[in-house]
Amino acid sequence: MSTASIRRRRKLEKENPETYAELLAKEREAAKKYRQEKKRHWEEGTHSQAEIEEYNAQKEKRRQQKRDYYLKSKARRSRQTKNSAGVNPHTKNSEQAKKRPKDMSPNEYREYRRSQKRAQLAALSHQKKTAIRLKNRERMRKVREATKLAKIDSTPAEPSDRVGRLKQSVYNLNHKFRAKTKKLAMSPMEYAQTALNLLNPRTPEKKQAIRELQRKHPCRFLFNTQESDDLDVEGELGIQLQDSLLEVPEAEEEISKPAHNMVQLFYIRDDVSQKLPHAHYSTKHGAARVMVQTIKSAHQLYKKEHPSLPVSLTLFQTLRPKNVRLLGSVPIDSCFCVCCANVGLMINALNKHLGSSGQLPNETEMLRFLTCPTGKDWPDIKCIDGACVECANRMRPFQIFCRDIYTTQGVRWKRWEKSEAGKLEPMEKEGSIRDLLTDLQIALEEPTKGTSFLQHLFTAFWQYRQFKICRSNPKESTTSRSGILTTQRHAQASTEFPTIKDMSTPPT
DNA sequence: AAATTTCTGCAGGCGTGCCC
DNA sequence: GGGCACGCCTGCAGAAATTT
Repeated sequence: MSTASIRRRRKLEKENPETYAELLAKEREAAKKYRQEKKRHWEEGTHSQAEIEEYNAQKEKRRQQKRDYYLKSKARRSRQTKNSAGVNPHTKNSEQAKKRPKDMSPNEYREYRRSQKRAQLAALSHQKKTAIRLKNRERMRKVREATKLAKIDSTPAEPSDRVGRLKQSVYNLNHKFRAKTKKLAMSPMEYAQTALNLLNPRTPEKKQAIRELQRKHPCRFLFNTQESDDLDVEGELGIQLQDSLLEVPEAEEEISKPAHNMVQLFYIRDDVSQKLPHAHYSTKHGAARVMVQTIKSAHQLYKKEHPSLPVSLTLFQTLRPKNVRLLGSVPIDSCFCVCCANVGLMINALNKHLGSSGQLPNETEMLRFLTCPTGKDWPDIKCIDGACVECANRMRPFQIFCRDIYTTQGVRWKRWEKSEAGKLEPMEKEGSIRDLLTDLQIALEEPTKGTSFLQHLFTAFWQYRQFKICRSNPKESTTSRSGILTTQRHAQASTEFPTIKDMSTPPT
């Protein structure tokens, strides 16, 4: 069927493609404007019950159309699949396909999905399977990147820090995009299409993110935003970006997805994850942390605490910040026993009050901090045992550090203790610096399973050192792992740690 | 066993092209 | 120019498969 209008258009398209393109662009713009106006009108105005019903009916109609289209295209796909896979159409599956999944019983649905998945997978070429896998992986990665970027934007930070992280994130996005397109060997047209798709704001999250980037980009006036009038063009075109321009006003920091932000904040709670003491595990995403419970139990706790902001397990695990490691990913040189955790928590509390007057080292450094200097990597065994008169008073270095804040009140700290139910839980404490130091002294000196904190640290240090030696000699260790390890242990123990046999207490 | 990946179904948003 | 239908892209939930 061909009307005069269509004929005119086809003629124009053929004879004058440029004018036709202009016409399409104009139509596109007008249609967009019309939709926006219609949407705005609906949102702003008040409506009678009849109008609302009509509106909802239209929406429902549209939904139905989509559903029909979906089923139509699915049928088309499945026909192709059956043909290519050589499946007989008069099978149980085809009988089942007539029934809508939502009308199926749970068992039928399970069986239906299984067969569908099998048929579809069987029909796909190897290349197609790989492409789909990569596509999905890329999709999920983008979701995570966008979530992370939104998080970075909404987290208050020092101006210079903020600029640095933002620039880094934008750089990462650009860099990764470039790498992908190169790998996919795109044609110029495909490249352009992909690049434009990135600026195609289909979801509120994307709209928000693009708005943010447009506002901060040095060439943002090219995006034709309403805010371009307020911009300092010289600053934009200049090499230097001013921090103040990159600052987001508080009102615009509004969190588009409260649940997502809540989940990310939940992950970095002390009872969900603990901060790793080693700076070398930190990444651009922040200081490394390790979860102290499984994703599943954390998700259950989250659901219990935030019933108004529900999040599925899938999304919950997707939202895990990159700097939060899983429970099973504790680095080999880290210890998360209660003993170390408590000392670490109290040192952190002290450091908050010490401020710029000098910071205490983290708990893994306590071995050297609390013992006499030896000029080697390890302290003298007398100092570990407390037999050295010079360093027998473990609290002396702390008292020197804290002499100016000794009487400070209202200090808060946490420590892991057994609750009434017998479960280890982080307990909040409050008092003066003096109280905190008393608590710290108990943590340092009170033996846990017969081992003081320093003895425990020393054992961990020794074991990690042995592990490093084994790792650096893989060939030897494969030939006679146990024999060599024993020899090394004896040799080193006799030369370096004469009284190491006294330290035979197993680590906690 | 837990964590992670892969997949499907579904719905919303939007661009596009056609018709009146 | 306004209205409409189609089709694509995307996000999300949930289940199953796979990996750790």
